[in-house]
Amino acid sequence: MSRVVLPHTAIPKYYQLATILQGKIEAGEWAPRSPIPSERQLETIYNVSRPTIRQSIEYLITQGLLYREHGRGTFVSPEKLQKGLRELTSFSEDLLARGMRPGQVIRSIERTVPPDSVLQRLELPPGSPVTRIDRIRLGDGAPIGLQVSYISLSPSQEITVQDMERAGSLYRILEEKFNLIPTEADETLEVALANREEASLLEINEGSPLLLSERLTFSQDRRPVEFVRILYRGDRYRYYTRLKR
Amino acid sequence: MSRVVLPHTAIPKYYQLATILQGKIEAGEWAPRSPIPSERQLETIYNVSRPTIRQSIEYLITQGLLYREHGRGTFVSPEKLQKGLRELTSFSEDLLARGMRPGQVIRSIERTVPPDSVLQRLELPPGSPVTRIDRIRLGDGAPIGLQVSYISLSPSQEITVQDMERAGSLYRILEEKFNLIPTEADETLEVALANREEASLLEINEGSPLLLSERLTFSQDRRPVEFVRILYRGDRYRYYTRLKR
DNA sequence: TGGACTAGCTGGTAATGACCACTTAACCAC
DNA sequence: GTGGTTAAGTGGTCATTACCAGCTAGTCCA
Repeated sequence: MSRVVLPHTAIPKYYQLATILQGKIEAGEWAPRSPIPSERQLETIYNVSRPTIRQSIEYLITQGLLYREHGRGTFVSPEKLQKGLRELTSFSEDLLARGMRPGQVIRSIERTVPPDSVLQRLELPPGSPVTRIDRIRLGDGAPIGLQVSYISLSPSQEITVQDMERAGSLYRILEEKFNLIPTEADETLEVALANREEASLLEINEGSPLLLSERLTFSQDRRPVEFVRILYRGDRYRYYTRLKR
Repeated sequence: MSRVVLPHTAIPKYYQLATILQGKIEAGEWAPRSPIPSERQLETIYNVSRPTIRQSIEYLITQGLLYREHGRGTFVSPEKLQKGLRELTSFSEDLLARGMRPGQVIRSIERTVPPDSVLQRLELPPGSPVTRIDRIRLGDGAPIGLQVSYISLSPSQEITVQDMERAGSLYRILEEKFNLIPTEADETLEVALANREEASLLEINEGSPLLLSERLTFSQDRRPVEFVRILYRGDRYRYYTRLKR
């Protein structure tokens, strides 16, 4: 006989504990900047070993919920810092987090050979076709950005408008359909001025200032999967990030 | 007798091991995307226990040098991703990392009461004086940004032009003189247009596009210590960041 | 009164042992 | 050949035990 499968049914203890602690923090049971019980206390309270406790705490520290001071204790982060690092998110998640209603107009989905500069970034040989998605992004119904994505897929891997409408997010399609999980990305930001076409699509004047974002996204095996260029309306978009060291 | 002091003389094993591994990676001994020895192998090679091995590897993963795949192994990151997360750095460090020669013109250092919006961000009561430093930032000798810092210091804590010239970096002064270690920051970026004064100082035309960065920096105990506003010349500055999830 | 010491907290590092979950490739039966 | 099984490798989780290092408050002595 082989082993019973039951994958994922057993949630790791450290994760369960982290969830409990997170609950107490978010419920306000432990005030910001106040210490949580010491690791030895948590050991007896929850009847788990100290390494497990520490693993939970380290997880919550990376999430930005806690911080440690050697010799003093472990403390709850002030609320402003509890949002965690700037995370790799899709446009939809990003906008939702800002309290805006995301939307999009898909202008085209096609197989095409992109400029060489894009192929180099995607580490593909010259002449390779990729999937190109051209969209207008909406915030609360009004244009907020122009987005062009180049996705490194084989000819047999196809994305349809139906996929996009069903999943709602490109990243969900990549994960569920192709097992490509975006885990890391390089992003640059600079200012640009709207040309006539961009101005028209964004419903602003020609020459208006824009925020230009270029992002190269890597999957779980650290291969580039997507290069995306977004032109944001300067008057409707601010970029937010959290830095740590 | 009390204990012999010798603090810091013993570098942790996991850190020593991490340094060794990092050396091998940077020397090209292990190629990008190729697996490093398994944790059990490293255990015998270096004669340290597996938890310590894992701690070393986890450290190098946060640094962006390695990544793991469950059931397959631990791999060297492709070179492009080895630079690690966007880190909380001073302007000087930032520019050096870009291969430019940083410089500055200190326009003023003074004790003053800043606008209420700044005091709120610094979590100080209305009317509180703070230290304000107004600088022109130079890249390779030419203006690249206008920077105004508001630093939350008590009246007895003074920063002088001499301090600035000696230490070279505000963050070094905060660390060495006041034991305030910047560990985390919130930053927003948006576009702006140069007014007459800004244009003159940056040696550009009025109305030229600028990148506006506003940053609130927190010290090791998660209290706000500095609010800084930087106006970058749009034609000379790109913002770079690394995202993970 | 004031400063040094110290005890008892805190988190930080480390070794040992065990078992689970995932991946791969070799194997074997069909 | 094809397809399922299996074994051996990988990282992932967890308990136990021990000691080190930084911080703080109380104590004790000058």
